[in-house]
Amino acid sequence: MNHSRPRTRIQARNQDTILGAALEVFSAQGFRGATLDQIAEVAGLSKPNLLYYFPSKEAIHARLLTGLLDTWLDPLRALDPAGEPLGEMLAYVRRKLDLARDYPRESRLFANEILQGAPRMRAAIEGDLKRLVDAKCALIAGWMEAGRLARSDPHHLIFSIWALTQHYADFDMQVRAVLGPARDPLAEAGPFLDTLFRRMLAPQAPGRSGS
Amino acid sequence: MNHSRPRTRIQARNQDTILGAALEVFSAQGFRGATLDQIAEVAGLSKPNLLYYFPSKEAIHARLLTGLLDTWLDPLRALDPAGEPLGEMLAYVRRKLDLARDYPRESRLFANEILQGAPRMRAAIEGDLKRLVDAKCALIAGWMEAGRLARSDPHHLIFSIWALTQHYADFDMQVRAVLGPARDPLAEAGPFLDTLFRRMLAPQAPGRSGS
DNA sequence: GGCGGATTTGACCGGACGATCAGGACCACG
DNA sequence: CGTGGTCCTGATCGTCCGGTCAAATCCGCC
Repeated sequence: MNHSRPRTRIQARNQDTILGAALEVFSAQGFRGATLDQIAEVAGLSKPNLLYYFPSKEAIHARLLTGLLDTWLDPLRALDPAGEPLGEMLAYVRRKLDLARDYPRESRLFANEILQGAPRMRAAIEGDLKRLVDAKCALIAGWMEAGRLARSDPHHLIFSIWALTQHYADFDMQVRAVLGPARDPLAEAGPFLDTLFRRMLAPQAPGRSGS
Repeated sequence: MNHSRPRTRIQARNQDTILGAALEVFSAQGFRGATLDQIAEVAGLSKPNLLYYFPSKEAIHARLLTGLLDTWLDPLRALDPAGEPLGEMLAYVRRKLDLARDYPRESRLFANEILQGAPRMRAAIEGDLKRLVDAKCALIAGWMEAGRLARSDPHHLIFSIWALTQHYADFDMQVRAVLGPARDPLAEAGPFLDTLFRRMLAPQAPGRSGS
């Protein structure tokens, strides 16, 4: 009965299958819009079988969310105080954009949750997330103080990185519709964001400019 | 029976009331998550009365969406070919941010719709929106060609403006949680975005730099 | 004040959905 | 080959929800 520690091989396989299907459906339809029947359909299992492995729809959703935040914050954690400031920031943008490209469903699941006011993540956001962001903002502020990055508000700087990278996952449909079928949004976003944050963050003195 | 052209005073009042309540509920819960009972509750009307003024839940939602796109695109339309390029772009950012501040529910309604793949707006996005964006991108490209704006991809530039401004409405909960209760996200966003786009867009040659 | 359409509502319908349960199939192990 | 636990499912329950309807109420107008 212990669902958090799969014991048998079948349990491990089916729980993974269910979580995968649930991610697919929840990210596309939102919590309320998703139904157990759809998830069961995608998973190739019967609805009662889903509820054999998870106690409720809510529980499946909760499991997805808790697994999510860590993955989502890893790139920020990797910001290295010992590194070269501009390079570190651009690498962070790069990693965040890679996440948006490789895990768009996770991004949309997260976006759905925040949009609804984060009823099931509030604690994590006000706790772990805020602490980590505050710490990294202090680091960034230090870099700016030392003249190694152009000055701006570190918190809003981080928001801007989140907004710009996640936009390509969350608003994928709009981006593709506007760009047309011939262009690859995620491929173009890399150089664009590199340029943007280079201009935003490069210290004032030197005369470098990326084309 | 003609609901699109309210004739009596009562019709006008109640339709407005319903649309206001529906905006409140749809933007907070998404289409599937919202119920007619909730909307009726907020509107202070009975559920059957809602359906006296609108033929279905779908119809209420559709009406909100069609009214939305125009408002949402007005700031972009106002981009003036005869104006000073950098000033025009910064004014556009400002207007878009004002929209996010004054109409966060509309922004979230829109975000919800796009997140789900825009099942009810696809046509408008691939039509009107794409055309307008393409036209304005040509204008911006011209400015860049003339050396009056720093070079970058105009489409992605517009995406970045959308992403950065709407982020403050759509992810409001997260932004506030991270900044803490003492700070005003929308007030700080103005100067921040002004700085960001100034650095991003200011032409290379001249020696002006905003503080 | 009373007539006719506009407005409002309580009661209800049918389908969808999350969840339960009893029982059957499967499988590891002796 | 039997036994006990794991795994799976058809049938079903109770609730919610969008939508309908007949009847009551309201309101402008003569």
